[in-house]
Amino acid sequence: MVNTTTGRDGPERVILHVDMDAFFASVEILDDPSLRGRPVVVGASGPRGVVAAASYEARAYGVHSAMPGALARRRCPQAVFLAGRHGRYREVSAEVMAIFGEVTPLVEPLSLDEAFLDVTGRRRALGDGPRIAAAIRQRVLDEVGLTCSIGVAPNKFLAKLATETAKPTPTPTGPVFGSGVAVVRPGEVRAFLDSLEVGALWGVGPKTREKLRGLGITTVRQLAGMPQTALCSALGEAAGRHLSALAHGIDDRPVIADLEAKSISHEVTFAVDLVGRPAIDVEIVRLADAVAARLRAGSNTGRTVHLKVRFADFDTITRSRSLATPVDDGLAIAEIARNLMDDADHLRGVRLVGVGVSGLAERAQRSAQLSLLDEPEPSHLERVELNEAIDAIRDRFGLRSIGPASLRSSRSGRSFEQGEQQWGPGATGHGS
DNA sequence: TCTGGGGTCCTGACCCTG
DNA sequence: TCTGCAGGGTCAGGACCC
Repeated sequence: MVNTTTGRDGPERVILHVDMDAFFASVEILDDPSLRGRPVVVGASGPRGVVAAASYEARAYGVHSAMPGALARRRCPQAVFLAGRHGRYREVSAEVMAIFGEVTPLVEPLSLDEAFLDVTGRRRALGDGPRIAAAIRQRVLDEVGLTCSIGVAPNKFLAKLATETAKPTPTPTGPVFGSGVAVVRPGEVRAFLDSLEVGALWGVGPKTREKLRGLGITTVRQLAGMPQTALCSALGEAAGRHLSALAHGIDDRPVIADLEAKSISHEVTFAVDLVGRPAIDVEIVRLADAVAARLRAGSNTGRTVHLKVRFADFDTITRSRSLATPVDDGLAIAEIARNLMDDADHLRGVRLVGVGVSGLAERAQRSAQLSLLDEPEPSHLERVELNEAIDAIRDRFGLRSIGPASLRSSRSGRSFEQGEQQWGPGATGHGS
């Protein structure tokens, strides 16, 4: 039985999923009109870069996000390749999100270029879902100068799927737009889902698709006919229940504004594999410093430190350690990450290093923090004061104005300078 | 083709505790 | 005191998403 309502007894919800069209590439074209009509690829810089976003002109040549840069250049050598300006994308994203916020307070950003909006309570004032969607689309075009696609449905999952059908069609001469708004009405859910392959479902990637194929399931229609117990035994309890619900169009997740992050991490892939601890340790200090700065900027601390290492053969390991006392200090995080690195065989050549923290909690006021220590050690007090000073200097003079002394003379195979990675601190998501 | 960066969630193994 | 068991926390890794 199909249940497309949200709350088991609640009214029919109206959820919008808004997705900017080829966001990063579109921002570049907006700022440089000479790029209009040309294939534009953002990202794919450096020997190991991948595509972050491609304009519809580039997509017509088979270029898409996450594609290795070398392949993108082969497929579309005439494309304009740009490194990307994440700060600018954040600015434009803020303008777009502000428009959403004027429509409804229930806005849940998924990334810089995507968000869910719950407009259930706005229908009396603004009209039905499709009308609200069309109005948002027009405002984004008029006020920001960019196009977006919008899915309208009774829940998040269906709205997101609907957006895909609203997307422009890529051609060598540019995107061919439809209405830009696709609607899945409650009575149309079954027919809509039956037309899809299982890979369209949220949570079905290559591995799960392969497992399902082993069960003889390639379409959502077939999935819906499969008993949930059989799915659970094949895919695990959580995934089985999740996919069974989605196959029936059921998704009760609410739209949540102000979702809090659960972890903060930074990682870097080196242009040339690193060999030897000194070079690796320098990168760990750099990454830990960036993570700590973001923790403090958000008045957070973290209780578990994570280290990620990818070796030359692409084998990837993760190590973590939970602490009795949460940290927000770069040197402390670096020390733990370096200890975790002791386990790893760095002589294999290291392609990527990542440092992160999870178990985030709001940092207590400094006075309260210090009062917890019976007799705070001088070195601890000095570190707290030092971090405050560093943050103040960076606020005023920029990220690279000050940093750990061990980074001053470092020269490694890093792809990017700190703070100018393609997708620097705070970055999430791709252009679509 | 040769695979980025920043996240979330889930599972299973292992250990500790009551 | 010993044993078995259940539950919870930690850790490592897989899969997935944008």
